[in-house]
Amino acid sequence: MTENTQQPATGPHGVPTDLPSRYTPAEVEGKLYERWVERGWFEADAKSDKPPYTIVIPPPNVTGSLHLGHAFQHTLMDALTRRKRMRGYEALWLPGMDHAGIATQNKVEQQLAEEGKSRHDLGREEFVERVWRWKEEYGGKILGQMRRLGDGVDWSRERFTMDEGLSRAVQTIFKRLYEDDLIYRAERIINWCPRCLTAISDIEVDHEERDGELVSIRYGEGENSLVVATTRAETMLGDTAVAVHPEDERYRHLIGTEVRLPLTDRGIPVVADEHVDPGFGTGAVKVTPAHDPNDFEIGRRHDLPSYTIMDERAVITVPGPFEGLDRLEARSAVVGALRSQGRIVAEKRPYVHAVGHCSRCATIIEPRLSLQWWVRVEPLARAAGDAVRDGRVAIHPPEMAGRYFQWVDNMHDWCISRQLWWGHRIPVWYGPNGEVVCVGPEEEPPTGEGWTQDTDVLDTWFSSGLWPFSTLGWPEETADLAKFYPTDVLLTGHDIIFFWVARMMMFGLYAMDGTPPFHTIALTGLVRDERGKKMSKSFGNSVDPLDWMDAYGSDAVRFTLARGANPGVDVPIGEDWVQASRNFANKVWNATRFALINGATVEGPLPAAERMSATDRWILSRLAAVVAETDAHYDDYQFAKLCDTLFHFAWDEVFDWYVELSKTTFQAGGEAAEVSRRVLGEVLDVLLRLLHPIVPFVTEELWTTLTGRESLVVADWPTAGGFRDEEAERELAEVRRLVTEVRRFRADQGLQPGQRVPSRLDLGGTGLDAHEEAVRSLLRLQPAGPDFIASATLPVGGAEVALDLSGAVDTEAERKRLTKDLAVAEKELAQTTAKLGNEKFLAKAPEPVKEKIRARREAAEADIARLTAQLERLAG
RNA sequence: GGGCGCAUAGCUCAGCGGUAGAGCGCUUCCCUUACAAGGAAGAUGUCACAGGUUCGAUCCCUGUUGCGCCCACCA
Repeated sequence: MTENTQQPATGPHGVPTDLPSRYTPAEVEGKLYERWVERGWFEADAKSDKPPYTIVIPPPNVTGSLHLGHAFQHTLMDALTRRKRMRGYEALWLPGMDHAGIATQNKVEQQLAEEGKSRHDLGREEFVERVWRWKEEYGGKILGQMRRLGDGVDWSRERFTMDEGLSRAVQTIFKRLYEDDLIYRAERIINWCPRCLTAISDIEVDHEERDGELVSIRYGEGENSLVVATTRAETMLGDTAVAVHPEDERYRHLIGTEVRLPLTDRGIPVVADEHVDPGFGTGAVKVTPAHDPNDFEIGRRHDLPSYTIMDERAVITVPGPFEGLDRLEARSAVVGALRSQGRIVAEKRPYVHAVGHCSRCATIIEPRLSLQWWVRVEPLARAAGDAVRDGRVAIHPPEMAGRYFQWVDNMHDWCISRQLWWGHRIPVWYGPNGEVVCVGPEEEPPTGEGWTQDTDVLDTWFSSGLWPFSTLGWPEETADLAKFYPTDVLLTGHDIIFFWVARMMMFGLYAMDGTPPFHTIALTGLVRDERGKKMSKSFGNSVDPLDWMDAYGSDAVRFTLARGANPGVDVPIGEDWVQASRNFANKVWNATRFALINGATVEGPLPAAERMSATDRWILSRLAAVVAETDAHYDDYQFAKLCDTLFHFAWDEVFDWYVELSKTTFQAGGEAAEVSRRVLGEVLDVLLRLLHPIVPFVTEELWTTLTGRESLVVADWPTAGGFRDEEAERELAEVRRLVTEVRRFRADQGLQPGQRVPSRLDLGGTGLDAHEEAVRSLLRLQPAGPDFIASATLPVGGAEVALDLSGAVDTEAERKRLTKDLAVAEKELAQTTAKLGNEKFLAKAPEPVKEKIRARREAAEADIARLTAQLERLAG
């Protein structure tokens, strides 16, 4: 409470209206959120008759806490579901978290490392136990952050990807895919991380341009020699061939012969393969089938043997001088040895080429021959692509669809097995005689001597891909699944289109008989700092949303994020932005406070149009337009625009003009005041409803006070198409113009804004007589006394304002202003006249455009006449 | 090597065929009885460059330059 609090103590409903003059988020947010949850308003009812509206949350990783990017997406999803709930939908926003296999395991391993231990010291079971404890701790933090943000999620349906139910879903679909021959086990070259000690999929590899060294090595002797180039010289220890193009004249004589592999005593064949580009390098390629995906394919085509030359940690295992060396040490050692034998014919360094790194730990990937489980992607990805192509699923913004197609149309088979402990264990058992049995969730695994379960776990994205239906109870035919699948909108960052979105599409279409998991994919940008830089912990510019929520309130953070949300575009955000939003919340607070003090009400029907002033009709007309605009922006996922619309309507029109104009009315009292009280109540009622999905806390607090009703969460969304009155809109535009022009004159004359000035106000011919009191009040114009002497007279439209400035007219300032305005008007006249004199323009321009130009010319002519007259008066 | 996007006020971004917009910042004045987290007034842009289409281009087309981003098994 502050001392400038106003009476009366109670408003129209006996509700206290002595709101403090500042909005203090901390005093209302926690209390309101708890109430919303207690009342169960976020809990969806699968048995409801209402149409469903479903969004599943992109489950955050349990590895940490929510960052601004999460807060951003959560705000948008919350706004969508809150609005739909208000519109009468059975709205479900389903929360949960992802176990994030490799990421979480790495975190816990780091923790162990600080204790000087490794996971192997604990053993698998104890280690997994430890990860669960980690999940409890960090998961709890995330849930707390979501509550602070005001996320209206259905906590009764909270899910975790390692829940029993979700694990059953994983097993079920694994078995189904296996039986459909869409999951298979095969030995292939995979991306191996020598630090994480697991295979990873193609998208988990980041390619970075790095400086390397390209060395050219002579294989074989004399006439029978050729030169190959490589950046990974150590792999030559595993070479089993040299390949050349079959048409390449230079090497035709060598095809089918053997060359001696340096540093070893092996002879390797020269094979002909179409894959080799004769124009690149020397046109001859060394072939290492066990350590390079291309070479593996060549090896397959030519039935070449594969020699694995490194262990899991990328240490050379080939007996000899290089044994025991790390791959990078081996690289220079091999090059050194070759050089001393005179076999290096050329070296190029630095040689810039793309090197794959583990996206989790940045270690350089080592391609490695390995037996893994795979998803046969082609049929699934084709279906996923078709669903978007034929319009069953829309991508917002549409430009992003290109990226989606680029991926689903070119996807390679997906390596899904991981040599980790944290995750869904592969439901396959191996028998003593090489039997392989895939075990479904309701089945008993085979028992008996020699049977063992596969020790690997599944890629974490395997279970996330099931999220839209596994969370609703699939494979059981639950009421939730029937009611809430398919979901409506999938809202997420464009950075996980491949990781997650495409996988959900593939699995959703497959598991749910061709029904895509959502009809709209709304892609957001990434949150960046105020200078457009990526936020990252290592860069020191990342922000904990809690800090800003503490300082400015959740609504301020939410409004800032939503206001920056242009579809698919990155969102820069700085603390200044949040302050501005905080100021907006405070402004809304104080406007409502003003309304309460003046007895604004929402009771009873709106007064008939005849009883309302033009000012009342104007604001209601604008309100109706804003409702329609807001709906349109929501339907198009244009959050930035809808925030902007509401911000400017509220501040520029309602607060700066309607409220200011109504002060005179309230002061005068009587029926007009009675009518305006109802209108002001209506405007705020609707405005608060419109703002609620974005800024739920402050609007809830104000609306319940204003209306005496229970909650905005379950209130109705305003319906568009109400009151429109263009005549009133024009009239008020005139009033605003009049006031603004006189204010400008006052400011030019150096008058203080509050200074009262004796004046004569002649509104004759403007039709604005009804606004005289309001205009006088806004302009601080005192009625002219008997000794009134006009020291300045200015015409505005059809009105004339004469002011007594006690003789102290600054004619120089006035002359400057008028001259400048005159120049502008003359330029305008010249432009429009030129246009209207252009025959081609007259012939081709559409009528509304011509009409506009004519109007502009008329306005310019009028301005010139007026300004010229004023200047003359000034001179004379 | 492919694909995509962006260049608009000091900063971050909207606009996208008919007089250049917002927020923040900036200047001047004001604690006017909702709000100084506020009010009033104001300044600021060859809309990257060069061509083209058009009666008219910041907006469409082509090219140039400069930045991003995504994808990629060319040794």
